[in-house]
Amino acid sequence: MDKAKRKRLEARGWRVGTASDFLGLSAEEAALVEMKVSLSQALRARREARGLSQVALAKRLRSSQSRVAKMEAADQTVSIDLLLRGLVVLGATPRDIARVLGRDSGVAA
Amino acid sequence: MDKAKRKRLEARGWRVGTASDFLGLSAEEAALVEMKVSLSQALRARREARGLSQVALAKRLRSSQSRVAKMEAADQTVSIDLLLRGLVVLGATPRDIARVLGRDSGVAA
DNA sequence: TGCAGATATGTCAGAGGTGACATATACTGG
DNA sequence: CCAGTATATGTCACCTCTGACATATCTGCA
Repeated sequence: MDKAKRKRLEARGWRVGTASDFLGLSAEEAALVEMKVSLSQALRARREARGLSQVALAKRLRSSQSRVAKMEAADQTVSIDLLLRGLVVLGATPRDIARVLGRDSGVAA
Repeated sequence: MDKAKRKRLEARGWRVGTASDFLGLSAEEAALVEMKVSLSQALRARREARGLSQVALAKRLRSSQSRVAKMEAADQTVSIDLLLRGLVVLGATPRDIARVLGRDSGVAA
């Protein structure tokens, strides 16, 4: 990782470091991050499947393009609540969301 | 509903009224409320299954008994994020949570 | 009855998430 | 090349959620 990127990440509250530092993530934090990543991936997939731009989705959510981008990036400043609202606006039912959470996000724990 | 209760509810942001007013709940709002109720029920079930008091759970969550009570009541002031944190602290995995969301909460939509 | 433990409800100051804006980067057709 | 469209990133004022406290209700027990 280059120094500029590392600095940006740290400025946003991420702890950046070696693999053992990452293991410092408690099991609880890891589970929450895993869910957040799964939901953000599902959001992007649903939006693209409908041929909507981030601007179009933002409009339906009464939000902004930049927030949608952060949602899909599972940004630190985005809550799981907001991701769920996004999915629901795209037509996802609670069962659809359950399916998303039941699947593996592909991100190593 | 007596007037005092109605006033308290309205002060907290609930729209109180006739059945047709309730039908004004959009499908999106309904889906989110359904998930919230499912999660709050699962939280209480898990806590009780472990023989923990609300005070004991609050301690693990670094929160307070009153907030835990509101979580289990699916109070308006409680986010889904917080419910998920509670479940995870009680040992629920993302898959456990998926199972909870996949089930019917028993609350009419 | 009175006490102790558990849960419910109301309130509020402070922490953290949100929408909006500015700006940057990337891709595409002309 | 460049204009147009889509997405990414940084920042900030505003508003919601949160923890904590006070208090109320309920149950079981001595």
